Amino acid sequence: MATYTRDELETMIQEVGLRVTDHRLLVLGSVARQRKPITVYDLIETLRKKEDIDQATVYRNLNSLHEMGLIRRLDFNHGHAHYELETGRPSHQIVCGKCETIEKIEGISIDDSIKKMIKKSKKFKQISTHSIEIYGVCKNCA
Amino acid sequence: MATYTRDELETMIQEVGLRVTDHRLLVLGSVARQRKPITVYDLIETLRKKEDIDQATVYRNLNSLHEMGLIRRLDFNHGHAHYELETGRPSHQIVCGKCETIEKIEGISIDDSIKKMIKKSKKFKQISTHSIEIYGVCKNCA
DNA sequence: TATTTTTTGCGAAATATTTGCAAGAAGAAC
DNA sequence: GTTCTTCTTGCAAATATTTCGCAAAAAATA
Repeated sequence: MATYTRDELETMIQEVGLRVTDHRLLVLGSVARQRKPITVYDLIETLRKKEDIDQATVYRNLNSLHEMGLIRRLDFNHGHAHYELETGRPSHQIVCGKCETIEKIEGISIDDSIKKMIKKSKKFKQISTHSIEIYGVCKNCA
Repeated sequence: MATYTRDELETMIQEVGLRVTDHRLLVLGSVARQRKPITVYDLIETLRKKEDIDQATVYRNLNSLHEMGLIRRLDFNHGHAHYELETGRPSHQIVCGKCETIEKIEGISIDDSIKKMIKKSKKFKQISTHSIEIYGVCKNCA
């Protein structure tokens, strides 16, 4: 989605109280750079082209970054997680139920409906941000 | 969600062109009976109290029933799938990002926004139904 | 620089799901 | 009902994804 300088990434990591390490910078920077949510598998592939980094390290960094709210985790029913930068803005995508096509849809807000849902909820008072996955069948598979 | 007679379940299965077997009836009936999406693990537990059924059989039936559109698969970022009956009506739930609490929210439509999103999409012409997972932190975890 | 805490690599383990294969059951045709 | 074909099942083993234990290395702090 966006490219950040090393300094900017460092600041992001410091602000949430995590230690700044080369590997953590790499993981965050790489997730931030994608236009679409990236799978852990692809992320590891991508990172390994440049750096020697263990898969456990990638998983651990994804978890810590997610826990501290810097990245967002999405599933899409594919049996493996996808990650994207947490922008604070909701994220909407349409997902093909047959192949693994994902399309990000921007510019349409459902914030009002979300507010209504939270009002209806008994277990949630508020949510920070939300993401929506709409499942369908893409043109190719149809 | 709802209880169906054996005959009704049989008809549902026949209409999508799958063979009617005791195990398939059990799986579909059990998924249909839940008020909330059920995990495969819980489903197997539940079924095994009454019947001798192999986990592979449960997985294969869930897959075939899902493929034929009788049940819906949901992930919630928990690392394992949940299933619910495919009603043709959209399904909305709020999910806690810390624990595994799920709350179904009924009665709020976002169909208009979904339509707008599909209009914006390049890869999808239409979708049959959709499900939305909103992530937040529940009162307990907050 | 010394100290404390976090992170990393490595291999192994845990979890979730799928698969190959032979035997058994369902549906269709006779 | 019998026969034939195709689908389904059980079982065990394989895959895929993610996590964990532990010792060594690096980051933040004093």
